[in-house]
Amino acid sequence: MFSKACEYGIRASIFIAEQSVSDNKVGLKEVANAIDSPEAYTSKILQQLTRSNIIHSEKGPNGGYFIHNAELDAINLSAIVSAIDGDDIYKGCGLGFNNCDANKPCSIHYQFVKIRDELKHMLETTSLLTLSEDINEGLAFLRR
Amino acid sequence: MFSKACEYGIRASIFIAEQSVSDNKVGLKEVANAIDSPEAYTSKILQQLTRSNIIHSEKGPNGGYFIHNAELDAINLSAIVSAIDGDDIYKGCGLGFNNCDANKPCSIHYQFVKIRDELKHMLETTSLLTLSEDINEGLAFLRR
DNA sequence: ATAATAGCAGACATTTTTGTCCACTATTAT
DNA sequence: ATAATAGTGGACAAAAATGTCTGCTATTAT
Repeated sequence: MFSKACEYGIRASIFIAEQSVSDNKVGLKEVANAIDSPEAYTSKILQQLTRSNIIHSEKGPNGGYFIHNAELDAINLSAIVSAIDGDDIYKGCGLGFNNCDANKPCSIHYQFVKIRDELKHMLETTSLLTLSEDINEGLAFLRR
Repeated sequence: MFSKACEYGIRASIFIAEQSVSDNKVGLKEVANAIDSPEAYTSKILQQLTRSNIIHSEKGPNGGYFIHNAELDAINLSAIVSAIDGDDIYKGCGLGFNNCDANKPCSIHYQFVKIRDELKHMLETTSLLTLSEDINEGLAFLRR
């Protein structure tokens, strides 16, 4: 469904969100350990999220990644997914055509669009705030 | 969503289904041309579908690929997808964990399972017969 | 029997995704 | 100022997905 990079990106964002609630900045090592991901690769993904202004970073000692508390409930999964995987998952054709639409639909167009729209809606209505609360309350987990 | 191989596999199956309705066997070249896919790669995918007993093949002159007419409405998309992509799309975790379930859910487990189940249901209830009818009636297309 | 057709199997090549390494810059504490 | 910390950027490496080629086997028509 999502690329590996995107999966790491979502996990990392949730962890950083959860830490940001208590105003903690977290370092790369800490993130990679918390979400069980390869450190150097995770670094690349955090850079993408930083450039997309979803998370923020500070260099130097006591530096690290964080999210502005005020933005926590405005950041939803769709922002993270499109920052990393682009919007193929919202716009793409189920059979891989790049010019499939209602005017000239592929064989599974309507069936597919329905699912895709539901996925889109889910991603757009699930915020980092909610997800980080689940983590805090022990209702969900970011590593195994 | 699906791999490229799977997209080709679905398109090819629909084309072969549509031709099988009029008892036509179709050769590799014909399939690749009909669905606008690389010939040699398509060959590999048709072999997978043949081994999975979804489509059938006959060698020699007048040979080619075909589907038994009686099976047409029993073959649904889910069989094709799992033959090529496996069942990750039905069972896999949205965040890539391989032991995520209701007992120890990842952060997006419930949201994700809902979408995944709808996708599964869609794939299980969409048959090659229906899809090939759409093609025959000019309601849908297999290439651009 | 032989030639032509058509799918099969395995090796190979290319591209994309995933993952690593290292030198560099910015920041902070001393 | 300097040393230690922490993110950045670019080059590189490994693995997986996509795509190609070539020779083989099975079938049919003549």
